[in-house]
Amino acid sequence: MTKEERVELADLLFPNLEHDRDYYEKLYPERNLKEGAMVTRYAPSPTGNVHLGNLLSAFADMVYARQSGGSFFLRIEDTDQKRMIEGGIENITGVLHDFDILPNEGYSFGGDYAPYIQSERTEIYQTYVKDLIVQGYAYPCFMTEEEIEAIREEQEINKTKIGIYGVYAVDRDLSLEEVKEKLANHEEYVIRLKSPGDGNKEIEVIDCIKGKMKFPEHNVDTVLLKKDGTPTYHLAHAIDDHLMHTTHVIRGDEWVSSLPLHIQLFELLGFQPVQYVHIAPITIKDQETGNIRKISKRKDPWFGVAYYDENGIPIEALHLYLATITNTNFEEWYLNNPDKTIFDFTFSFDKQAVGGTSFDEAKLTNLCKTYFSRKSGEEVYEETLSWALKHDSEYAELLLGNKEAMIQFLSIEKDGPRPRKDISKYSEVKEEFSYAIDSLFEKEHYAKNESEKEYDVDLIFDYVEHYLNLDVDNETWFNTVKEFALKNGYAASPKDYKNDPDSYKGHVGDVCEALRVMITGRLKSPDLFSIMKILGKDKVLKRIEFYQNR
RNA sequence: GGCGAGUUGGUGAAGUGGCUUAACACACUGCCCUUUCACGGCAGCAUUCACGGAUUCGAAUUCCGUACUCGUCACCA
Repeated sequence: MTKEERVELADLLFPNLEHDRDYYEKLYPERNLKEGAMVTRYAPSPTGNVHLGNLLSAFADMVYARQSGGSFFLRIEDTDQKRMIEGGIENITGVLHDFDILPNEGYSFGGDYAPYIQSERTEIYQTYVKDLIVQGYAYPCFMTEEEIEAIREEQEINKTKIGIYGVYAVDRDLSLEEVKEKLANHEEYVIRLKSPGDGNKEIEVIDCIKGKMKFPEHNVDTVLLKKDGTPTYHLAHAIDDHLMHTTHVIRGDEWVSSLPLHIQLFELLGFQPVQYVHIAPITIKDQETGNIRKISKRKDPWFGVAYYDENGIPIEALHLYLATITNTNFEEWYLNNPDKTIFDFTFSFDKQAVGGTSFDEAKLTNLCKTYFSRKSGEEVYEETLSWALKHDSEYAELLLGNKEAMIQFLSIEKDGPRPRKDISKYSEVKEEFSYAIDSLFEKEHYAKNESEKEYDVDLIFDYVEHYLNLDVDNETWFNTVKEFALKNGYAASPKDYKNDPDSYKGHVGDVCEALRVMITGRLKSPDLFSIMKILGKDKVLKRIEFYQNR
């Protein structure tokens, strides 16, 4: 086809386009950002639930843009209307809010490069495709699905490269007359790239994480515009990221194999290339096979984003975990800088794992425990309350009704430099502090009693009634317990007992154990004296009665 | 099958030719502290970096081959 014929063809195919390329180039001018500022984007398609992998890449988008003084925007890739799910878009923005991974620009966030949703950009894509046709880099292809299928089967048998290229691209060199004829017959068509690539030549690609990679040049006539006139991912990516002036395309590494295509598209469209950052997927080692396998929603509940909310995993702790898998040196840095936040850390692409990153649940749990240990009792109370309000209204009410005492319980042994680490999730507070709220405690009625032993109720009752003084300090109190223990035939210290077990019934620890079980219903608890202080003598006595009548 | 990538302990991993008798963290085990638990302290936990070969005075680190794992090869993203 001559240039004139291509122009005619382009007009025939796209007669109603309002603008030309230049219009859009001017509409979306270069961003005015300082040197080194990164523009990143999270570009999900509303075809399913958001998972941890999505969150990880959005997190990376956010931190890189933020630390470099750039911009992080949200773009909705809804070009496949068939696969759209209801509420998919709201789900995406909702998750971003819930997890505090907020773009500063984009769909529902506003910005100068709108619309940030691909279904409203069809004209833009078509404008650029029209230009590609004029230049001889794209053409209408009338092949049917059956024809394409047949070619693929043949290619599979012959073990040649699969796809529409070279001799298989039968509509590549149709004459203008032939195209007109097919159009007149109302044959359906797609627009394909007329790839100028040579499969025998190599191109070198640099990825910010993976480094240099070599590929054969792209030479497949990939579909650019689908039958319905909407773009494929590849075309939309090139045009949008060019027009929106993305500097770094951060995405999952399932995309690396289409890199040669994307680079070719940028070239053909005359766009400045972008930097690619392919992040390794989150993987899981299967317990049974030992193989790395795909993450499955059923086997790996933590992969779904709802898991974190339902279990009450603090967002900040999750961020910490995402940061540790984003940069391998983050963990150590944070250990040495416990008072800093993720935004004080300088993330870099070369500290990002090249291979897959396994999800380490124990590590997340540990991060959570540290998180809770650093929060004051009051903070833990407030956060647990807002979690409970959403997930356990019954407990929320109890928390509301026992605010003061609850905060006191949650504050036990929090003061020192080495605070307790006993909670890892909001959902654990109820169980872990079941002794803190009377009605909860009474309801369970020692159901959770971990001890098989029978304790001497009379002994403990005697102690509480006649010796317990809650107005002293911890040390003084403990000395009186020792005295009491000794008076009743128990060693004042475990060491004394160890040295001479025959002269004693037990040691002071056994007395405490009995007291602890009667008061808290469990063998382990935070500092006993603090608990009793908060409860007050009356309640302590009541619990002993409870124990007796249990 | 083609193309691309990965392979270091129970786990996440550091490591870019000598400072590595392989960091750090989590987990686990033991001891200490101790009224329980948690915290904290100390100690233990890969003679070895998938396997084979090559380069080198020297290799987890470079090169080649093999195996395995992952990704991709749609009018899905």
